[in-house]
Amino acid sequence: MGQGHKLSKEYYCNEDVVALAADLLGKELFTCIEGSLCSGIIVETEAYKGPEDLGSHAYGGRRTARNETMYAEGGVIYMYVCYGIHDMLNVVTGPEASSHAILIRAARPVQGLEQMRERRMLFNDDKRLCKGPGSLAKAFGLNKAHDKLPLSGDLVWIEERTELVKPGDIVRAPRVGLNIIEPYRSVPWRFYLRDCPFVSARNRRAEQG
DNA sequence: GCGACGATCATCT
DNA sequence: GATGATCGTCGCG
Repeated sequence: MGQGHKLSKEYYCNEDVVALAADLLGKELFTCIEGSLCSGIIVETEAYKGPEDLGSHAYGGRRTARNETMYAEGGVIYMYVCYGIHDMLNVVTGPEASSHAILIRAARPVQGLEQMRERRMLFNDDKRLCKGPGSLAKAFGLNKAHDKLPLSGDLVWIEERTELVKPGDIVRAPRVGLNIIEPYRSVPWRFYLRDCPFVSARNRRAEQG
């Protein structure tokens, strides 16, 4: 299994979802689904900041059957279906009812490459296995049925790593694919590792160091 | 490498 | 009935 240890409950309960989104870079995501262990280093995330964020499903305190999990205490995953086709993996953060979440957009595969290739039906380009949120969830075997699973369990979790990500390695940029008005269209709440070939490049807009 | 486009359906109005 | 936190494919050059 992993050599590190799982991130703690307290880690996920941090109220600063934007800082957490940056901090998740370099951590190792694991799933053990249908008996096969897969893992990868998180290289791209986006923060969705509670009721104030026009880009969030929880904007304005909106609470429906779909997004109910966003209101849970930090440390569970929020899964939903996008465009009727793709499942998205989010990490719920903050205290109960704060409705913060972090979309995990890309990872560098580490363990379970064969299983990932099989799930993605992609056998000749490992850089693309977990590139983009829909691809990542599929490679890790996650779908809407896994909504609300705790990150303290044995099906999906995230581990600390000893290697540090230096602040200079992190790029801040506007989030991808949001058809919303300013200022939340351009607020730089997407984070990814500079020059990393596993990061999704689609819809890239103006970037900051 | 990049832009355009269509697929496809849970969810909400 | 309209929408969308996307992706793979195609054409281009």
